[in-house]
Amino acid sequence: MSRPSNTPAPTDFLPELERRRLLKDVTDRDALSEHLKTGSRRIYAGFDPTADSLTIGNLVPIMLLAHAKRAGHEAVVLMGGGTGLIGDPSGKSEERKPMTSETVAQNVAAQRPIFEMVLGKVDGPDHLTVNNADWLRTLSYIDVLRNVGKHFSVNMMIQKDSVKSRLNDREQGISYTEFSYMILQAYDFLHLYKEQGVTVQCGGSDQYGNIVVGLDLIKKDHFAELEKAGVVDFQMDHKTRDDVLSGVQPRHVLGFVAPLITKADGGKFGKTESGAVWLTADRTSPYAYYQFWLNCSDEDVSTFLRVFTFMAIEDIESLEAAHAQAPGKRAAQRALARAATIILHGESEMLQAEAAGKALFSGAIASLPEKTLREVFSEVPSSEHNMASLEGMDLVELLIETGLAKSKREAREFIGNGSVSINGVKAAEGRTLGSSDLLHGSIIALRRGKKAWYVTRWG
RNA sequence: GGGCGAGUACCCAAGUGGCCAACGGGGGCAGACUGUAAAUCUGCUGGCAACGCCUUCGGGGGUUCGAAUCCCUCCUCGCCCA
Repeated sequence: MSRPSNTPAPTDFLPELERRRLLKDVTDRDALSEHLKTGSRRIYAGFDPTADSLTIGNLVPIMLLAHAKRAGHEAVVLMGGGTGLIGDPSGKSEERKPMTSETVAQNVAAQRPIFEMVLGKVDGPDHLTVNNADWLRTLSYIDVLRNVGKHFSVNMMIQKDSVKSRLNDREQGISYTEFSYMILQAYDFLHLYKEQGVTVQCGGSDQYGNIVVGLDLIKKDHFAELEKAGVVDFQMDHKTRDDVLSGVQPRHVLGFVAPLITKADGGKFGKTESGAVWLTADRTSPYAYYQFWLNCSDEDVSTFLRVFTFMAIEDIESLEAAHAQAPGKRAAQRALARAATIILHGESEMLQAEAAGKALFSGAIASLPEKTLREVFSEVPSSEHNMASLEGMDLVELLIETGLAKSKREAREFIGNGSVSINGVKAAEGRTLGSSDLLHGSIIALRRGKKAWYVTRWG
């Protein structure tokens, strides 16, 4: 499925995004369509290094970039190594503690492979990755205030939703540091526009405000330069000024955003029992990732197929028809889980995750050959134990050691509820363990509830 | 810098001297039902050697037989004034 990098003529992929429910707002729809049709463009989205991984929420802008790339444009990944030191107040209800620059740098490094994994597999021009620490860290405060800050009206800034909500929040407030964030992000766009020829920014809908501010800054900066060059005059009235701007300055600096992905039941998208769903295998295994998609609700699956896979719309529609016929089979969820896992982790990881799921949920663990068992349990948390302590060990103790229960009280409750099983067999109250419980001489598999597996290895 | 107000468990939020491990709601976990779903119902939701004991109500100190509740002080946040 690889095509040479000298791809066919770039196309306007906005209709495709719309079909996929991935387009919420565009700063100038007609201009952007025209812009995309008439050349290969550089399109960027920014990512905050708030953690050493990204979550599936971040997958949305990555998919936007992927669609851009498939349409023959150059995707630019902006890593916020500089802005990460400040903190984006958008969508945040409270002030964040600043991260050290070491942490930010580590996070940036840790996030990089995610983009390679997803975008690297997509057909189209190679994508670029840049880090705004490279230009933000060396900025002089005075220069910024003079050259950039002058273009920002505080009156405008406090009207932005991201800031306004915090200004109105009696509990939280906002620091000057976070208040300034939008200036830095706008500066990023200006920098990328001037230095790298980037003309389009995209992101999640929470970024719309920041994107517009960036466009505004580019426009004002451009005007300031024209003025310096004597092309226009500061005294010029507004009407003339606007005419000059629309004639000379590029109308082709644009932005668009995807809608916020929500679940039909109103719950937060991307959360599971065990927390957020991450995009790196060390935090969310391919198995867990596959399971997440498999478990999505009937109401959500058709949106998710459109947003998180590249599957053709017609194929999605026929899956929907099949699913409507026999919802219990969850054909749509299975297809989603497969496709989404391949996009992130690749096909062989997906197949392994799928096989593991089959084995774990059938519960028929004890009969599996040792090799299969080891493969399946490679996806499951495990720990090493001393064989000497096995004989007569209280199950309650082991549940706590393995973290399956938080306290003895809770452990007893689980066992009493019949929610704990050993090697797939339900455990009774007062159960103790012994060598007869060992599978293949060294493994005891615990399960709490339907999904929480844990492997203990004895030696 | 000054005045006022707020800080309770994962979140929201009662409680203003003993009846408080702390009402209620949300969330979470487990069970039943199911499709590894949704909805619904049930139980649990500080810990332990458990009819009792220990640690908790922003931090520290004090008053009292006894404090989440009263006093002092510090911290954080908000509102108003400068």
